[in-house]
Amino acid sequence: MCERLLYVKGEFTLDSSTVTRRERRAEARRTQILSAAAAVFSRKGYERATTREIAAAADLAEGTLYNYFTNKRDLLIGVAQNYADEVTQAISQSQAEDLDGLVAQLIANRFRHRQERRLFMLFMQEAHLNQDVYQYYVQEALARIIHNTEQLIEQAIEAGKMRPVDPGIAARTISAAIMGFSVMFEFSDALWDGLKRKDGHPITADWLGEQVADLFLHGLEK
Amino acid sequence: MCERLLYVKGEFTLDSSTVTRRERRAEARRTQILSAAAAVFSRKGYERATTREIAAAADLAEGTLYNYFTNKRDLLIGVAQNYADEVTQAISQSQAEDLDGLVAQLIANRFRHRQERRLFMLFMQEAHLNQDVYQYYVQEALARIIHNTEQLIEQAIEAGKMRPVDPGIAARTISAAIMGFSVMFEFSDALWDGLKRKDGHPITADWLGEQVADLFLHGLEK
Amino acid sequence: MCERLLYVKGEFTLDSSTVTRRERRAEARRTQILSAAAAVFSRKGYERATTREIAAAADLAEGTLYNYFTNKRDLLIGVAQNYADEVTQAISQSQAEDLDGLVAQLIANRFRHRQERRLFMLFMQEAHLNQDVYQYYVQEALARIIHNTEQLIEQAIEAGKMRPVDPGIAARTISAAIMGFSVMFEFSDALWDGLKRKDGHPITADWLGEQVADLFLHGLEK
Amino acid sequence: MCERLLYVKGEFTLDSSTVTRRERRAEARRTQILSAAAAVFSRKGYERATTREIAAAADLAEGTLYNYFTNKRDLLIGVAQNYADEVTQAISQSQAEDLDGLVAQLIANRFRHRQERRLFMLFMQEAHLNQDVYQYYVQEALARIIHNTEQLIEQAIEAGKMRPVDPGIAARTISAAIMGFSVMFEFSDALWDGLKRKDGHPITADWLGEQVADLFLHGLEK
DNA sequence: AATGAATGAGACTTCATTCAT
DNA sequence: TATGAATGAAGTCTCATTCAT
Repeated sequence: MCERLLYVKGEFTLDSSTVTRRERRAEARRTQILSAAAAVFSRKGYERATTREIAAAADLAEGTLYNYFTNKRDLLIGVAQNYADEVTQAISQSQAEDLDGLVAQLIANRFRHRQERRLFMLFMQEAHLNQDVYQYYVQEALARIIHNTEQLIEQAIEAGKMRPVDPGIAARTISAAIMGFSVMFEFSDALWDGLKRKDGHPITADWLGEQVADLFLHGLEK
Repeated sequence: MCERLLYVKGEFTLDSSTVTRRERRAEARRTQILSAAAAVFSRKGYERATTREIAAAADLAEGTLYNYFTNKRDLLIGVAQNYADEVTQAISQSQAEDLDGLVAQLIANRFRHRQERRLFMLFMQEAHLNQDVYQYYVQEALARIIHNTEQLIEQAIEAGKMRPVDPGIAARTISAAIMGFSVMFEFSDALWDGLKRKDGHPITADWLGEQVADLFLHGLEK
Repeated sequence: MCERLLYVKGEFTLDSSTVTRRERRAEARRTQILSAAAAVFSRKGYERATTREIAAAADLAEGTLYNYFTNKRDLLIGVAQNYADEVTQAISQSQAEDLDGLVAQLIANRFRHRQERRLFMLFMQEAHLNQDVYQYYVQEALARIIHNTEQLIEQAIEAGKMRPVDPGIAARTISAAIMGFSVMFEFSDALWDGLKRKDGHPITADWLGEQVADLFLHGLEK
Repeated sequence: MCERLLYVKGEFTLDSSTVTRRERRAEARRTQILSAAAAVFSRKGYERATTREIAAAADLAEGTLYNYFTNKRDLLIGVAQNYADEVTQAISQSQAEDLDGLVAQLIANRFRHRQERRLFMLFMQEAHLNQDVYQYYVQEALARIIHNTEQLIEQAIEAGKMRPVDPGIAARTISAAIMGFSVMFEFSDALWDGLKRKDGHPITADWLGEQVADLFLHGLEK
């Protein structure tokens, strides 16, 4: 196998990039497959999604999937893991200056895209039936989101910006509202039809965020 | 078909009351089947539920299901319809005296049972793929719940009990939170673990309802 | 379900033959399928036999096989069980008067048909990989054959017809020879080609039986 | 292909000895692969053995197998050929002085190792479906063993050591017993359990050989 | 109307073989 | 020549639906 012997910087060496190139290729394939799987799963749900369709979406033969994932369920786990990673990363990067910004950001940042919202619902369903999805998605991602929100609220209370509500309840209520909105957004036509602004302006995401943030900050009562 | 031929009062006759009895019988069968289907669907999801399992749960043969429903999907639609009816009925009966009671009731009354929560999630998933489920569940039930909540809030505002928030936004936010909680309850272990009461008492549903109602009424801000 | 109500011998009764007929039908199907499976397995071996081919041989749809057997392996077990039953039955019925007849019968009666010989080899192969085949075929059938032969030899020794050889060894040697012959018969062309009778007569099964019996009875040595 | 260009004694040259070395190398590879294939085939059978597993056992990549053998079946033929060669060689070297030794050697020398016994059964199965296996194994090896045994018996008869039995029958009966024993050995537990020595000593291969030889030499009859 | 055996389309998965590197 | 990722044909098995009883 002489191809691997390279004369680099004055000495012969075993070209490490050979290994790396293959590894990079494999990693690219995994990503390619998971991306296709995420798309099909979010569109069809787990059971209705077929490996044939996922393979087609990834522009690969069906058998190739099984060089990277042991079975269909493993694909779902992979998607869940990927997604949990993204969420975790997004959390660690988020920074909010003031209270309004904090709540608005919480409302706005989660489940922004249709695929994310669909996957959220998918994982919720599958978590019952799959230990790994439960672990990777619910425990790692959702629990982390809630915990993170809880800490932000605690800090706000300590800083005297919020009244001393129970941070656990508050964090869970806000998270629940976000999750619920993400479900509702999927059915915009029916569930948002009745909504109208008093000032007659069209409804925008920003206005929505403001309104909800206002509600959570100041409450309903006069 | 011997049921039609009755020996009554000394002569054979085509009993006209048979039709009515048969109709009642048929209605009872439908109910029996839908109840079984709801149980199995909520436990397994639509695709994983098998007609065999539903038939077994209904204590009937598989073939019998097809005397009352044209196919498996029709069963789901039936369950959605049934459920939408129940929700509608529940709404029309609900009455709340004061503001605290209103919010607490909203929080507490929806998705109280595991099966309801699961069916909610199921319908959400299936609504994408099924026009009928969308219509019967999302449009008829969910939209009605939101609309109803909106009206209650409007009345509270008019009565001067609430500050003049946008009732549409408020109703949807509360509904979203309820939906989100119903999802969260399914994953109690992981998502409720961190929660602790300051006074050290154990967490109860009532306390939770109070806390969330307080949050929605008075807001986060000091 | 009025069809089941029969007026028999002066009273109404739940027709028990309804159950029986169905059971008979089911038993017939099992037999039909096992017969087809035995034929295909003996021709192709376990792995090369396809459920499609077995179903075709049984003149049934592929799916129907699975109403009677849980999987392909279960079919093999069924065939092995069936075969073991036959062998056991055959043993319990066999009777031999004198020593020559005994040995000749042992030689002649086992593995007479091609399918039996093939199945014997098949079970031998599969017994390594399948606990059930091992149990049903090797333990129940083969061990029983050997044990039975051992007893016949013991009786012959006690009756003074045989010299006091070890009955266990003798029974196993004869059984081994029978097994070996059954394998050889499969390759008649190559392995029997060289064989010629001194008297020029053609080779027959009877002559063969006689010769082998003579060998086992009187030995090689002068 | 850098292997062909050699820098020898001051100049680049197409080394003519390379061909020989390459041939030796290729032969070594073939042996290495066949050895691995024999091991895997004997353990799993032909169909259940995978090229992946054979390649792993040979410490090579799957693709490499196809540089030396055209397909999986060709591997089986190679193993059969190899084995037939070994048998032929073993026969030509075997020498027995007296009658007891002859029979004992026949009994003892074939199928001594588990792998040999398994391969024997494998080839028997596959010979039906594969002309080449039939030719190489059955015709070349088995027929040769029988023929060789036949000759030895003929010599013994001519030398007056054996009574004038039919040598063809005798050779085939002994061979059949050996084959049968080789099958039985695979199922030692069930088929050897009942066996006990009168003198109470444990059962050994030597004692077994003696007993069987005695049986074949002196027969059963008193 | 009730039954449940029969059906066969279609799903997931394996694996011998090819081929670019 | 060696590699192993890619391929896709083919296998087993499930399950919604039909239909004779």
